[in-house]
Amino acid sequence: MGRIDIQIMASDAQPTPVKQPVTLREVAAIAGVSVATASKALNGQGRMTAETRTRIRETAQRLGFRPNSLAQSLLRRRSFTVGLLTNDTYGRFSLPLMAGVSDALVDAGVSVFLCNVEDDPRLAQLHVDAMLDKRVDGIIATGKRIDRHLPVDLANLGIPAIYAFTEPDPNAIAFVSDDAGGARLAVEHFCRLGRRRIAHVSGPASFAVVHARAEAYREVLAENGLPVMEPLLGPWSEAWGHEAVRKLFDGDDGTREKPDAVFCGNDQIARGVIDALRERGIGVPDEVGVIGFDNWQIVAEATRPPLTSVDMNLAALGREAGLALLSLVGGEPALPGIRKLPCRLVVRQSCGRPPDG
Amino acid sequence: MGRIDIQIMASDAQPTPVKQPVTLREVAAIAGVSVATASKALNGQGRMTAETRTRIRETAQRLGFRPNSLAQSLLRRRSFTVGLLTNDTYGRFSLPLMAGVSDALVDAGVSVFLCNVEDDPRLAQLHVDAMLDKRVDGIIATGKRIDRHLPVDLANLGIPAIYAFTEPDPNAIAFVSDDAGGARLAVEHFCRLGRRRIAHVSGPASFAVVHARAEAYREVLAENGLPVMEPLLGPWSEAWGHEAVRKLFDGDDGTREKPDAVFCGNDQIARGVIDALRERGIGVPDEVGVIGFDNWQIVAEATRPPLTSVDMNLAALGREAGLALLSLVGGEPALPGIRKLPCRLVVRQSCGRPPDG
DNA sequence: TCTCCCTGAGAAAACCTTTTCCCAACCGCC
DNA sequence: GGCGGTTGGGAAAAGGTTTTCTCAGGGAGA
Repeated sequence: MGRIDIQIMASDAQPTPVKQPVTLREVAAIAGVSVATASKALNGQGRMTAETRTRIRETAQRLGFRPNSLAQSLLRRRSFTVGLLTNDTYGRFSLPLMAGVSDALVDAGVSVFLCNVEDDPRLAQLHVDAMLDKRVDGIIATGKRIDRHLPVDLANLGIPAIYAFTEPDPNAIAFVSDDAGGARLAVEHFCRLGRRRIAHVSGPASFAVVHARAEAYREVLAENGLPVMEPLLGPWSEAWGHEAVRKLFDGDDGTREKPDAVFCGNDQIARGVIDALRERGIGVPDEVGVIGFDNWQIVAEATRPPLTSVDMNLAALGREAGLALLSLVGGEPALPGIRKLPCRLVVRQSCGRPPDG
Repeated sequence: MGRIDIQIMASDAQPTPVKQPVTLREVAAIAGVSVATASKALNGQGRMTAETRTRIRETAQRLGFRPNSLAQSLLRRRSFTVGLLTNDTYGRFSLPLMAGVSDALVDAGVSVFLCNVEDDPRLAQLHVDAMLDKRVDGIIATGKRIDRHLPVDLANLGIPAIYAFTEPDPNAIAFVSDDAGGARLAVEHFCRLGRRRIAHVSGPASFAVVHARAEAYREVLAENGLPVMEPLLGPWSEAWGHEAVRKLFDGDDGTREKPDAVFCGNDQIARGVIDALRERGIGVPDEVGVIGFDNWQIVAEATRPPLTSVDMNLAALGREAGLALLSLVGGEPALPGIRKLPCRLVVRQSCGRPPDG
């Protein structure tokens, strides 16, 4: 794509001048001590009179001295930066996750490099090389699918790697959502509400989470002695929600019992299901309860009625991943393996109140 | 929030060992030359026999040598990193923008620090201080609103700053979308299609873009000799789209002419408008055309019919911001001011075909 | 008064790379 | 053989900080 036309409204002022940061050497010279003493004064190390220490500190303060992190990193062999790889350009999943990572690390003084690798191996390698050159302390890999690998190998980089919401290398540490647990939350909630015929409309069979959730769905129904209806699989779209309702509720024989609850694989499908039910004059939640997945707030709150949905706690997942990387970087040992974080059910109005409530 | 329960599935393998990167000194020693010669060999500088150069290069290759970017940065007084500040946790606007920034910079070897500052001045200052310590070459500020300032002052940091899709400091360089131009695209498109009574349903009056778009709407109608209907302002929600349709189409006197087109302030409102029209049996686009704003793909493609919408070209905006920062960092002068980037109309099926088509 | 120890602070090395300057050897030419 | 020029390569400083080692001076005890 070429450059695009730009309409400029120039102001008449000058841009900010670029000034050189003040160095420890200057602070030391002005305070009348050596750089060694100045360094120790500012870091609370070494021995010196209290007067000397405060004089140096005040000088540094007055000059606005900030230690050069590059020099410190060089010496300490630790850059206090990490790389965050993602292929989720759209960001519905990765942005909360990234925010969680950033939150967990900023207080430790660690900054996060954002690496958008798309699904392009060349781009991914470019970013990984840049991270290696910049001597990041570790790497977090994240993606838009829990069962797909990023297009790059992070196994033998010589620095710790953590996977979050993406397919890990073997022997790596990974954090993922507990999709089966999340599905259990939803279906058990329906059971508690007294729903007896609970359907499941989900995404494509090529997604691992679809099977994990469907399996949990079957288990919970079996545990509660309820009939299992074979899950309907299709695209992750509103349109599929509409079509699924057609399949479930427009049965031509008329004799088949209709569902009184639909557990959907994501919020878009749920949105389609709710709209399709309303168009048929079927009351939600009175006649049919609906629960979605992802708790995509802007969608869940726009459905009529607002959608109950399973939240994968992605920000918390990002935070855990950040903390785990931190401890790995700190040299603490950690067992490889996959950590599943629990989901939570966000109850709104599409699933109905308990019978006793 | 406390730590959450984690279900672990440990594997039995060992985590990857951490190995020290190889330095130029080691390469030089093994190749039997001095570090100076090794450096020059790898950078194509200096004079030496071709044999020496290739021997050094092969040694470096074999050892997997990667120059330490921290040391280079220290020397060059340039870190090849920039900070990207955002307060858009949700990311609908900032993620495409960030991807654009990253794209523009990665090829120049510049990496991007992601700083999620929420709307918290303390957090923002924390991140800015970290960026200063890490000696970023520049800062890009971005947000979720074009008319709100980030909770931190970037004016006298001593490094270049660029604003993208957020309110700039005076005398700064900023890139924003041309909202008036975008609105013109939409309304002029309706005019070309022969629509005569074009309504405008937009967001809250507290948003600057609402006024910019409404003004352009009025201008285009005036230029085309069409009646101006006072824009309806409300929240940025589907529900408001429904209510606006009620106001526009359920007029009690029955004599008032109904709109044959609705230009909406965002895609969620447009979605509400389309749904409400369908519920009234009003055909879209045959009887009423609808155009949205933001081109939020997942919403625009899920409306029935798919929504024509104004795209703000946020990825391109991010790319321009990245390139501008790069040239500023390179020392090239640039006039302060606000650069407006054109929007583009993404035509789907909600606005109708031209009369002759 | 001499020695020992402690205090306060500085010198210098280290981290890793780039770049400028310098030097030794060699060549050809007169 | 002396000389200027070229060629191949090295020494050292620079960038900013931390840390270890060293040292001068002073007080106290013998």
